[in-house]
Amino acid sequence: MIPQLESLFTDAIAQLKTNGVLPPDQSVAIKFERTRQKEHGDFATNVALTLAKPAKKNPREIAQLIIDALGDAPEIDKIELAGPGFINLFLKQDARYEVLHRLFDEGDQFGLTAQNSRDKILVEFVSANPTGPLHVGHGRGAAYGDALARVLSAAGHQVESEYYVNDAGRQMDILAVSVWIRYLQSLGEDIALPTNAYQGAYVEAMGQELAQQDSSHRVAAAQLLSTQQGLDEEAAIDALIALAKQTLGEQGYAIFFDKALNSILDDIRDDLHEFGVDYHTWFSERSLFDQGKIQAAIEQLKQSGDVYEKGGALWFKGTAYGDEKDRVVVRENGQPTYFASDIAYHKDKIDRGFDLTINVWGSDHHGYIPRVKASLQALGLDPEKLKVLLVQFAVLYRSGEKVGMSTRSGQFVTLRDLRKEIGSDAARFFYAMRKSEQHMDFDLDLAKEQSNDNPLYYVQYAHARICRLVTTAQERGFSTGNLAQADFSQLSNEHENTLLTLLSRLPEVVNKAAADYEPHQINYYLRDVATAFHSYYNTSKFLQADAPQRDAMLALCSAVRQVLKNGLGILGVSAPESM
RNA sequence: GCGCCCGUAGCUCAACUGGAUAGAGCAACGGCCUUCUAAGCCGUAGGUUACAGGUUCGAGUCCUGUCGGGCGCGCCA
Repeated sequence: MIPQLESLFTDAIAQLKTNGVLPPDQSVAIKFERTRQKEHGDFATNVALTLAKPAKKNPREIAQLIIDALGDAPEIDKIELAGPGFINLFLKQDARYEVLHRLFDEGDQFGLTAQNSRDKILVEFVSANPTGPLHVGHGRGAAYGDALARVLSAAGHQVESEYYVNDAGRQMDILAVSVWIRYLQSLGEDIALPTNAYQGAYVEAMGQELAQQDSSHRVAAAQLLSTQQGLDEEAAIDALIALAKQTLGEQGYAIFFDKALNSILDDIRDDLHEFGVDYHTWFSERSLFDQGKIQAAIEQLKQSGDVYEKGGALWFKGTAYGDEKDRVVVRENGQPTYFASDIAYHKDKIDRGFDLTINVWGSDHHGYIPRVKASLQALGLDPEKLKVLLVQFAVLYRSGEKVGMSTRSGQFVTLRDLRKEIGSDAARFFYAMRKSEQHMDFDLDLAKEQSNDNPLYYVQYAHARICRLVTTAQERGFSTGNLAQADFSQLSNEHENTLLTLLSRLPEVVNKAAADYEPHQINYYLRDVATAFHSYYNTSKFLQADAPQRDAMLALCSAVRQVLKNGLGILGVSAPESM
């Protein structure tokens, strides 16, 4: 509908330019909006208001000139000039039924087949370190990232999703050593787990399991303690790591490291799968080392003169590309930094041919954006191909008190626990309902208590109600097989028109949600549809003797059901047939 | 100290990127089930959009400042 209106108005304005009424060199963006109130018609445009200044004319006068210049449009019933210069358009009643034809025609595809640029887009999200189970903070990133990927796909892009596995680096070594200590403990060694090691019960479980399988990696506690003397906490744990690597040997160490990595990664993969999140690719950081991609990237930066040596370390000249300071890429001890991996990783993403790579990051990483973009630029890649979307932290409250979320301390609520309590659907809907950059208070008690008041159930209930309605109709012997052929002109009351308008908006809502990277717009839209339906339901008697009337109403209901189903699908939430 | 994000009803959040009278859900109050799902509907009450200026036909939205909250400023990841 909107494209037709746009060309109609473009023609009219072109005509006014030719006639010298409007300045010919003035470019105008004609924007149509859905009206908030029905007295303002179905669509409105403020184009006359924006033209007022350059044309040096009264906006109402311009609006009238445009209206007079408009050609015929079969769908438009009337056009009104309103307020300071808005042009309001009222649809003919017949035009409202078009959406029903489309819905019956397109079914599950309605709203999901926008013809956009078909950009290849990679959405990377969660990417939590595999050092422990996902907690509720990761849940927000998961729900947002996955819904975003689905929305972009619904809007017509080619989308892939990816989890970046940080399987290299010190945190993983600390984890491996934590497992080793637990292993030694369960073999009877008298040694305490350092407070800065991973404390979670899952670490203990892994240590015990390995102890039962093979006790040959036992080392006397006294030997461990002797390496710790006089060192501060962080240095002590590094000494432990060195000791473990030395005494266990490469293969022995790998037993603990791989046990930790694989079981945690399996757990995360499982967890996300049950949450409705399945990735196209799990990208290993170690693979960048193994394939020499990190060295290659650093080499390229050397060639281009964007790195230099200082204090024995290798520095990237980020300041030349807008970063606030230069950053170390290779440490004095020869180890590449995490940033070095990230340079290679982001280069690799773009090399894989994506037009756009989206990173969903926790807001605490915002300071990291300039250096990654700077590195892309230094490598001769377009930094615009990287879009970082920040998700604010969800601050957890239980019994009115903040709940910590540190993985090392083991004090956190897991995503799995949350799902158990309120269900995946409710958790996803709740998370995705918030704009990502909005701070979010997550009250666990409330989430449990209110699980029945969760807006999700309101939407799902509308869907289930319609399913039941159709079933009941069949039980009473009414045919429901040919609703697409119903006489839609039976639908004309206020409730019905409201619903028809809402249904026709789905494709626009999907497009806009995708363009804004804001899946929450779908949540609010669905709630509006459900509200309109519940209201309609309460004032209507559907299963009546008058066949044309009955069929038309059932057709509308079934169209509503389709829209709810398609919309919930974009959010990764189920549309149950009964509740 | 510098940088990024945020501040909207008692609480949790929307508001079509500058549009017309700022809207929902919880919580509160009053109604609606002999009927196709009451996990629902209808109504009442609740606001100086943190504060002060500015930009213009028009500001919750843009610019400046102040106050308040979150996060960041490692040869950690």
